[in-house]
Amino acid sequence: LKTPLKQAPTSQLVLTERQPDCQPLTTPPKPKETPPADPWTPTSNLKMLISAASPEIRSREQRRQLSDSSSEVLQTKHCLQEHLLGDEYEKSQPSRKEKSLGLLCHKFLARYPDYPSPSLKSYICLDEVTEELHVERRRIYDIVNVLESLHMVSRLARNRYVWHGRHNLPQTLQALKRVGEENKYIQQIQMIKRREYEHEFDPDGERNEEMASSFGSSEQSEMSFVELPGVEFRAASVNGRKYKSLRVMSQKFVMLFLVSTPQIVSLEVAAKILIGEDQLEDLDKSKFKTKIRRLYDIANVLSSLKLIKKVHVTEERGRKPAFKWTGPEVLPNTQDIKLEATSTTCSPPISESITSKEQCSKALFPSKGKQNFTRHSSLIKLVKSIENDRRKIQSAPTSPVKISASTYLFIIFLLETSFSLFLSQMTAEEMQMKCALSSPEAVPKPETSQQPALSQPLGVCPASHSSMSPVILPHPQSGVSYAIYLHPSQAHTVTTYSPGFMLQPLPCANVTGIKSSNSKILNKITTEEGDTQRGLDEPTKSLAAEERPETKSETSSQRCLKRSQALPESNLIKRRKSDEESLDTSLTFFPSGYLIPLTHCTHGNKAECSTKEKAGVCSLQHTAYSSPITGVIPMPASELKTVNIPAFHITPLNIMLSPNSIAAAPVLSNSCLNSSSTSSAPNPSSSALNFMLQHIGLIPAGVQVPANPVLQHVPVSSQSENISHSSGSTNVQEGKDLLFYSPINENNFLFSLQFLQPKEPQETQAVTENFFRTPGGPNTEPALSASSDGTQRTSQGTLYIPQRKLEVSED
DNA sequence: TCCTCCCGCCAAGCA
DNA sequence: TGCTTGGCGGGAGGA
Repeated sequence: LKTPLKQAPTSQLVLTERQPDCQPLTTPPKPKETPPADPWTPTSNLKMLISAASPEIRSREQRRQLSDSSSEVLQTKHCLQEHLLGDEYEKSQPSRKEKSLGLLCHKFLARYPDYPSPSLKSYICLDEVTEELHVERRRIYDIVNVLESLHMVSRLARNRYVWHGRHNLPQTLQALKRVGEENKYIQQIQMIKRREYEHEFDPDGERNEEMASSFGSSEQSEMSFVELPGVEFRAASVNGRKYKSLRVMSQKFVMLFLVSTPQIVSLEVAAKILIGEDQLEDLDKSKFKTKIRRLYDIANVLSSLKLIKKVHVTEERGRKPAFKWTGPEVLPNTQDIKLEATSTTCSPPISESITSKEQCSKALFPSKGKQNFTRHSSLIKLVKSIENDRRKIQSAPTSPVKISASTYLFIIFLLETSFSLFLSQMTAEEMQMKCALSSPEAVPKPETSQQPALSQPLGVCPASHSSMSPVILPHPQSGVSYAIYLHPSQAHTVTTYSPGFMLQPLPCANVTGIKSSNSKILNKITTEEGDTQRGLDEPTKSLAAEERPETKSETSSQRCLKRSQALPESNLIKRRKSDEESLDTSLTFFPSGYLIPLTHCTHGNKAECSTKEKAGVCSLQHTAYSSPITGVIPMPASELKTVNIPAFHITPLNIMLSPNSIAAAPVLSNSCLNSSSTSSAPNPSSSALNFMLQHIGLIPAGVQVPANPVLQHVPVSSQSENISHSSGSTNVQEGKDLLFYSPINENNFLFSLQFLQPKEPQETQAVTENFFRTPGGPNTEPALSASSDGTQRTSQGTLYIPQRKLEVSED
């Protein structure tokens, strides 16, 4: 017996079939007709049986519509099963993976162009498709339904659909996003997450009832299919099944991504929301399972469309399947789309700005993804460094101090974000140039108008930058100072300091957080927003901070502030404990910032350190891993475990400044300089510093700013006085250790100086939080506001890293 | 063991 | 009445 040759795995074929340029692929050539069957001998019979078992043969038979022969095939199949051993027969069948809906969808999509010519309508005949793809009709419906939900196809008549491709996608996504917002999906997600969390502690609680009531109380009404003007919806069974249709489910699923930040949706949450809407009373397991099944179906199709990508969200309760939005970013208003839609210069016609960017980007950078980093050698080093550090973290034993690993991830995130921003700037520049060269009208105007601060070519430092004034933040006790490079034109803006802002304990970490307004940035972080507010009663309170000028956390922090102001220093321990309690009951967030350099003067005051080492304080500086290239200090869980510094011990001094006006670097003071200058160890932060300064255009590309005490004797300007005042009332200058820097959005970066302020053994007192901000551009709004008692809050938003550790891993 | 999702039954609805 | 469409859940492959 000859085992039939197994079909080559179709997955690879299909994947290669689907070219990146998304050109329409021709229908695969019809397989050659087989020669007439051999005489009916036992051997030939067997051969025929084997070949008949292959789907290709079967489908061919179907195409020939020989009912008699197909019955023969069935018969022969049956005979085959008898003749062949069970295993061999199974092997002759395509594997489960080869029959997956995702693969089928790939095949399906490969038949049609992404952007079909409007003049040439492509029609889809289901019979043909089922025939050519050798699948059951049922499966095609699954695909078509999802495509219909995105208005990529529309039903024309029985058995007949029209292929629209991606022309309608931007409008559809926009509409879906709007509807999703209207339906308050964010709140629902938050609510579900909160209930999940509560359920952990109250497993016997009447979750379903609560859930049902909460959904019932929301103004959510049963939602129908979101249609687009001009795209007619002609579902076969319109009324009865419409609301359960895969189409509607698919749209809702997409909405969840579009309204979420980050755009990661777990299947569980999606299923609950979808169930919650239509079948409140039947929130049982089987319904849930069914929804999950359908979501997998939808997700497979959306994945084939490259709109989502499967990830895994790891949190305390385990690993959950989730999906991440990888489709085009949906702009908040339709204006941009209309603008883009009028552009006729790109081919295929671009009706979405993101697509136009992608197109131009593709043309500019044929390589994909991170390979773009090859454009900048320092990026390679940095990425390698990140990888190394990441490996260290991953190989470190799991520590109960979860925060440290998460903090590390956060740092890595910020680092990557920073470079993404850098790349995006470069890309924007080059894209414009390239587009201008190829098609002058295609220059994305909105980009330039939106990002004036970034319009300067990177690496080319305007002459005025040479006159930037470093401002020193002295730090006598630790022997560390920080230099802040201020652009003279904007230095005056750093005058908003008020000593009253100074004393700022950290009772609630969202006080110190920053939320990036850039959802793309947030995509990179592995958090689940929403379930972060353990201490808050209402899920809406976990929304962006700007929406709630007065929150519980704020009042609590204000109370703490007053309390701390009233307390003498000897009571700091007490206060810290209360802060700790406050954190325990609410959340532990991490200081946000881009950790550039540690000050390298830990050996500058050995006596102090030896005392502190007993308390496990100083060891952070000694043992923190430092990437030789970047100066990034990852903080592995194991390390922080020994250090034993809870996150709330780190209080940042946050200074929000425009990227074109400020940079920061550590400067060693005399005492520190002496020791550090004798040290042969290279300063790991210098490359990062220079990179950053070049990055934000403060220094020309070739110029290197030494991260050494050259700047330390620069007289403190009036602005810096204000800044150094920030330590006047209390203990800013006693702190040291960390300088954080993070891009907030295109126009703002955040610098935060973090001080670990040892007051007593085992004490790391963090007391200071201060913000300064310069106008970052036309779109920036006041990011900070001072309340009457001197506390400050980020009004722009808060990026909070929840204590609950969440990781997203891609398959 | 659990995740993933194929498979096909069968009912609703249409021509 | 036959066909199309699609909701649904069992159960098996795969990790």
